[in-house]
Amino acid sequence: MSATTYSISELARELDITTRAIRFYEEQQMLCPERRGQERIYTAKDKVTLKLILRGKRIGFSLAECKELIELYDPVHGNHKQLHTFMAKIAERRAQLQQQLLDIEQMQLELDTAEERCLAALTETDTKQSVIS
Amino acid sequence: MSATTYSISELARELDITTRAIRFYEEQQMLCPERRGQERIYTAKDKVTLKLILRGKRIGFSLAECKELIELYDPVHGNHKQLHTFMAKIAERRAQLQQQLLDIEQMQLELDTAEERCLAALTETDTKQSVIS
DNA sequence: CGGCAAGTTTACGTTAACGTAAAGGTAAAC
DNA sequence: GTTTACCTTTACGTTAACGTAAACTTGCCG
Repeated sequence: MSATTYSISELARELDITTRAIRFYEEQQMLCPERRGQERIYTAKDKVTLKLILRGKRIGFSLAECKELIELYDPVHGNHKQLHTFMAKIAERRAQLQQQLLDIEQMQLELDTAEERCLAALTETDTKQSVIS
Repeated sequence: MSATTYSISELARELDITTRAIRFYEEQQMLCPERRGQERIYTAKDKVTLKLILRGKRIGFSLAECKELIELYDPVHGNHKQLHTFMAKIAERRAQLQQQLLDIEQMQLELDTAEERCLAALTETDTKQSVIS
């Protein structure tokens, strides 16, 4: 089981982030890759961690929150209380997403009518021009 | 039709933002309230504008984007091209929201199983204790 | 041996969206 | 008349999440 490893730039390419970002996450204690001399060697587990970070970010979590999330997956630190507080955070995000959906729907309704008025104004202009020409 | 007006702090209270934020939006040319001497006097239209800003922010737009959005509602600046480009932005947000929903669902699945494992570990402990006591 | 590609550390720069403090004007209330 | 409550402007401070640049090492290719 010769564990597959990655260099920092391999990971960066694959996950479509910069090496700077990866090093930054390490600075924030979210990663702790092995070293071969100076060089960082990443394992599949590190990759999973990075994916967790990226997904957390997509959802709208801060890096600090992503870090909490990662610790949940760490058997050493993952305790029951943390689990519940984090599920509360997720519920909060879901509610926020729900509100965002409503906001977007509302906005689309308004933009639809705005578009209609624009089109109406345009066709009116077109008609005038066709009358003139 | 004695138009109802608002002071800055009235608006702030009502919309649950700070007066600093309102003045900031004005600095960014998103508002231009009338004045009575030094004092800012806000109209219902200003309030609508502020609500647009807040909704835009909830959706995840930057203030710059919110400003574009507001200009769409301004008959002077609202042109057809802007309308379409902005509807594209909204579509983009919808796609992003969709991805966020997927991410959250995925995360909940994982947290659910994590919770199960936690609970299992806990009840196992409880059983041991009950055996001891 | 020269040079390039990829890695490293250190450290200052950047952007958005306000927060916060200083310093002061105005008007009603006590 | 002075305290209280709002209002004003000006301006520097803050936070997150990296970007960017400098200066250096290491390994391999030709």
